[in-house]
Amino acid sequence: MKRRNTPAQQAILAMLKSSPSALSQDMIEQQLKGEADRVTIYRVLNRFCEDGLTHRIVSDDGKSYFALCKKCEKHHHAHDHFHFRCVHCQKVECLEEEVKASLPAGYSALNVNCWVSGYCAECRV
Amino acid sequence: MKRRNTPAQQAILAMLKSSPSALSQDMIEQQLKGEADRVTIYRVLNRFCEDGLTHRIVSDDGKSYFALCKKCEKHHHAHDHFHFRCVHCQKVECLEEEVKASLPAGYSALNVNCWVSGYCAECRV
DNA sequence: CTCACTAATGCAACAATGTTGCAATAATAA
DNA sequence: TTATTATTGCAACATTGTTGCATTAGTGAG
Repeated sequence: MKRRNTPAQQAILAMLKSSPSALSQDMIEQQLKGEADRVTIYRVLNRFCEDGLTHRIVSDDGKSYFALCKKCEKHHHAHDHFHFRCVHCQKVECLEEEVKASLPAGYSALNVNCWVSGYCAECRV
Repeated sequence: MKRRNTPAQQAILAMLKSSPSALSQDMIEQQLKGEADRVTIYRVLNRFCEDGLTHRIVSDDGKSYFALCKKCEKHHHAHDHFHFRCVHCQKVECLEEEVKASLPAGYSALNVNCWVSGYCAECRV
């Protein structure tokens, strides 16, 4: 199945590229201001994940965030780093530090999803 | 506000105490088989969290899981350990290992939510 | 450039998780 | 036994996300 280059995809990709933080569907919808349907945004984001362009991180606020991670573009989809969510400004960032968890014997890991939430430097009290 | 001791709360607390893994609302509802309403289960679980009896962990399957953690009963609510979810049998476990993430300067952490999903020893292929 | 093919879109409807308002019920203390 | 009010059950709602289907519009071939 060949991909086509549509305005919605271009816009969303551009947003992800220029954003310093990971974005959720509702953030993208807000910024697009009716340029694309809610469902289209979800479908575009899922397609980006399928194609390995972005990775999805599920936050403890119940939403999925999407990011083009630098590391993921080099290696094959290595998003085993920590993520930070500011409870005040809602910013979501990929942290540098790698997650290193040791599992009990016989267990195998498919996916890692690690979050720290709190106040970022700008929002701290 | 004084708490009252109701059958629903007793049943849910007993389930959590006897369960080796963390439980979600739907798991509890299934096991209770109509003994308590869906909403009641949510309210009981939230109350347990407010009272520091349980801690809530939000999984990357989009659901909240609740556990009475041994460590949490001693210290004040230390649930900064890794959690494991088996993608096959759905079991959710608290792992021993503590999460150690270093944040950028000026950041402060309120909450940590770390998941590894994959196959547990029983379900591994 | 035109056309055919079909990926991508928009809309409506749905599913799952979770919360809130409100009247009825039932723990608890007096 | 009774009064107080925490707790419950039901209905309704909110949010996040997906699916079906008809329509639109990229894209490559001629």
